[in-house]
Amino acid sequence: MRIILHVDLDAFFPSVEARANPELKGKPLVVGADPKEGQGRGVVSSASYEARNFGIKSAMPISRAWKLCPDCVYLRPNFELYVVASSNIMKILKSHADKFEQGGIDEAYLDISSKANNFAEARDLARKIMDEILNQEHLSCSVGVGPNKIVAKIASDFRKPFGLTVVEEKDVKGFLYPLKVGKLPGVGPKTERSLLELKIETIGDLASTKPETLTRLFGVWGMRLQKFANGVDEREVIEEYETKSIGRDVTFEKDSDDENQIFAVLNDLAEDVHEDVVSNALKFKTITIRVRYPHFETHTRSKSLMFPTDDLDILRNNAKRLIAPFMRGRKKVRLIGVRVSNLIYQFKPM
DNA sequence: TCTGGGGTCCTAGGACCC
DNA sequence: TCTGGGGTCCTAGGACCC
Repeated sequence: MRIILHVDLDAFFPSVEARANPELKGKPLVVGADPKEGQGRGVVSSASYEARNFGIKSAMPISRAWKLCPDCVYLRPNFELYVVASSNIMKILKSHADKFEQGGIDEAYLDISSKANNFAEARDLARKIMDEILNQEHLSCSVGVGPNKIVAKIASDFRKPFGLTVVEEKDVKGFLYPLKVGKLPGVGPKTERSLLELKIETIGDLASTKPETLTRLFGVWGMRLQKFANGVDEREVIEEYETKSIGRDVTFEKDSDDENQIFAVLNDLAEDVHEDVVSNALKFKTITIRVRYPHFETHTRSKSLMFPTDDLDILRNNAKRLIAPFMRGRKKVRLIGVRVSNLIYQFKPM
């Protein structure tokens, strides 16, 4: 039998900010784009629990956050700071796991099947890990324990902050079925809307929906979701990971139809991407550009080369060629981006 | 309300090869 | 003169996650 932990750091960005600057402790903190007195473009990355009391949430437009709480403390993200904190914590987590998988800057899965003989022992280990992170890093996390990744993940979100939720195999359905279907990872806003139209409101409803209905609507993804809804998830905790693509996007502060500006920004993006490619000893075969117009209509164009390369000029020239047709309409542009994929590792990644 | 920036995965049509 | 089946790659778009 497997025992999986999902560890999720609580309000990670604001918590790290408050740790670095004690004056901020206890204040409503919003990390994200510059609100610019309510005119700012961009979204909330993460809000402290004090700020959440005003209704502010991750991914909310920063302009809306400003309306909800003009007196909150607004901070630009400081990723260097978060990466250091994150890697210290990941080191702690790794030391307690048979297998360890980082699932983002602020979360990780641990397979602890050989470290705990049963869920009671798993609970003790989870508590120990929470205390260790609190004592050594002065940051709080929430932990979910379950027989697989999906149950552990949903459990870690069940009680926050500094919550510990253990769901044994026999309790999985009783735990999942009453939850709102949107709590299931993989059910985003669009899928949730489609499901609600079918009167599928809880995870239990999804579990008892006719498979044909789900296949018709969502294809193979529908079947995967239904397995998740039943608490079935065979995915392993995966130790090592290969990057599949590297890219950069920029949203203009003001929508632009200035060709010189757009090409200059495209060049900068290509250079940044190239730097990442080279420093990771990679080569790429496919180049993709992205254009977003003011009403969020988004297009991509890509080109695969005959051979992998790491040449900056090839990247720049192809990006320029791919984006050129979008410049002709004289329409304003909100965002442009460059991405490379089909990556070749010249050395095995560590 | 008006939507960042870093990614992953899936779909579907078409080209091409055997 | 009408045209299979399987596999893989390319391209564009879309949903989702943190």
